Amino acid sequence: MPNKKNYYITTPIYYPSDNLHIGHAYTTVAADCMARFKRMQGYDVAYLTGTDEHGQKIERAAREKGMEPIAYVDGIVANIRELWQALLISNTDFIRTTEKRQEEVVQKIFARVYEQGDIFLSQYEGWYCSPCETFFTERQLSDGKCPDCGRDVELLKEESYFFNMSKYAPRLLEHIDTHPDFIQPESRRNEVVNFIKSGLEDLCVSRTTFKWGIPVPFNSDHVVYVWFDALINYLTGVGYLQDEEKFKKYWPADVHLMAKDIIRFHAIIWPIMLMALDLPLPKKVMAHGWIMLEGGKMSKSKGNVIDPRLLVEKYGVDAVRYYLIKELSFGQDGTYSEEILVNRINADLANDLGNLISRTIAMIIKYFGGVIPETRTRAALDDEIQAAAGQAYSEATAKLEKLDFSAYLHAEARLVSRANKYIDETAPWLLAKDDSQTGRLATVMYNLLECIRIALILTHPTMPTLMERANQQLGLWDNIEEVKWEEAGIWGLTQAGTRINKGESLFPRIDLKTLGEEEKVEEKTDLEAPAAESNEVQNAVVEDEYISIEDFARLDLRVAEVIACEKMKKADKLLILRLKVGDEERTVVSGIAQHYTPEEMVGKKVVLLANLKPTKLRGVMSQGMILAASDEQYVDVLTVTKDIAAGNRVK
RNA sequence: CGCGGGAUGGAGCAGUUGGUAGCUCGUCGGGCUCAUAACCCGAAGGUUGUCGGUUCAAGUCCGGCUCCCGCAACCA
Repeated sequence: MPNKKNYYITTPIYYPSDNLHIGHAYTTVAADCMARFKRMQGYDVAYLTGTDEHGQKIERAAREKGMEPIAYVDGIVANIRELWQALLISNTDFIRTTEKRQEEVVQKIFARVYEQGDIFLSQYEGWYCSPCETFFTERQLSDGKCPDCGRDVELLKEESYFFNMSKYAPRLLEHIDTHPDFIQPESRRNEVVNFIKSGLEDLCVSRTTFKWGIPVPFNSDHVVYVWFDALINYLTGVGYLQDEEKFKKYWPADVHLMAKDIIRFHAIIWPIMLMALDLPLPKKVMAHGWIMLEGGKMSKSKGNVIDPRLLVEKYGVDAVRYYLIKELSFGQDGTYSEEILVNRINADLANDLGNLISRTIAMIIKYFGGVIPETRTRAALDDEIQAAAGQAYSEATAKLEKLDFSAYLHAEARLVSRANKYIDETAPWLLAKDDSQTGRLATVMYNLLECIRIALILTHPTMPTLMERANQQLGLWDNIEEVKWEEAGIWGLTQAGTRINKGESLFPRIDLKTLGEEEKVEEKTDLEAPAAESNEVQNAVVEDEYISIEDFARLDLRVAEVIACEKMKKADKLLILRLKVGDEERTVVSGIAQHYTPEEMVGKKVVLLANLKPTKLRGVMSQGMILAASDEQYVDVLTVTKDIAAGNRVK
């Protein structure tokens, strides 16, 4: 119908240089929660996610693996899509910037903005290191040399296209000022405003130093800067210049959701690009915090490998999504640890919600054989629980509208808690002993069922499979698909005569004590899974993963004695070591300053990789590398304990 | 002076436009037995990092300081 409301939400398109982690999962799950919420409210929702596949990093990573960039990226994109499937992400489109539709739109936009004079050709002046094929600003240089390789750099002028950002700065500031909700949360908004006020420079929007990108339409020496390319996906994804009807329907976007580190691109560059195109700005740009990894409190081997897919396998998609949505408070950072995750599941889902459903079902079966009779007797207390349900609904709705995900689930949790208390207050087990109280008992059961029905609707955007699983026992709905959000705001929708069946626990408690054992399983699968996969695909790859003894012999490892050591000035992590290796002396820079003082290094016999290509670090030439073991907490330099003279080979 | 975030009962966090400091977990005591060693009630525990300012009134606004943490530079 023409007046059906539309809603358009996006995540950033992710950079497929590596597989995604729990932070990406958070953004995508949060956006998904929103999309599902809006669908339940009857909106026609477009939910766009995807991948940002161009750029020098990708090109290099692919070359290193001897692959074409597109082939390299294809593999990672497939993983990403699988991850979103595992997390039940309900995106309506998945855009890759390497797709034809994107290239077309980007080129048309680039040409148009160029023609109207907002993009212009100018000189980019910078220090260029030709072996590294990279430009550096004056500040990036270390002692006037290339910060990557330490070689000389030359001052080059290169022609580049620039986007005239400063021209639109006043308009953008005014827009931010007159639309207080445009950038959320407020702290980010202030940050962005300050940044704009400090002055915007023209943005260099083309590159000539690499090829992996969208060619500038009228000058094939240049490719379009990745961010300029990437941001446009939000337009391409809803048919800009290609499907005007669709575009009119969804644009402007209701929300661009992202992590806080890329707020500037979305709140400054992107709106200015849209202004240049004379398009309306997105209604809201919302930056959430980061999920930090907690240091190894419970288990040492935690941390690095939080593949969200393994968590889903272990705890179930509903629980993982619930954790993510509940954990980060509005715009703030949160912490991840498996312990927190398990506690969350146990406390909120097993003890409170799961147990509420379980005990209610048990009572209805025990007292009424599974069907609540029609005779009812109300009591004053019932008004209270009904009010609590109404409040949970309105509060959850309000919080969700504001993208305050954690608070939304908190509102839902309060209803569950209130319902548990209601059981205590009404003591159904006492009512059951008194035949004259049957009507009262029936009412209590009915009210509990209503609370559960409402709670399940409220959690549905977060936990997409729960409603269905619970409904197999509760029989509240004929068709899950048709359940509307608004039904959570109405008391008394549960049909009389509904039959309740006993079933499996919806959220079994997780025993923390057995967690240790299970984690071993997790590590194993983590290590073995990729190997097994490639084994099936092609055997040759597996052989390549071994090196021969000859390969190893290429490493010239030597015993070296530290004869002097000092801290690198203006560097937190670097020590400059003077090493004696046989008759020779050399200087090695090592990033161990936070673990060793210069004094304690002197006299140590360490293991040196002697034939590593020398490189410059903070301006000091480092001739080799010393070996050290490390984990998240410690760094332990390998030393030789017997009296073996410096210069001897290590093998 | 690189950019940014934080400092609130034992732990992790909320605190909207300044007006009696809340939540989750944990601890202690009690209750209940329908339930997933769960659930319900009560209690203990905070001079809101520090100093100063604005105000009748500041966790909340302003300034200085201390300490922590991300990112980047510098982990060959």
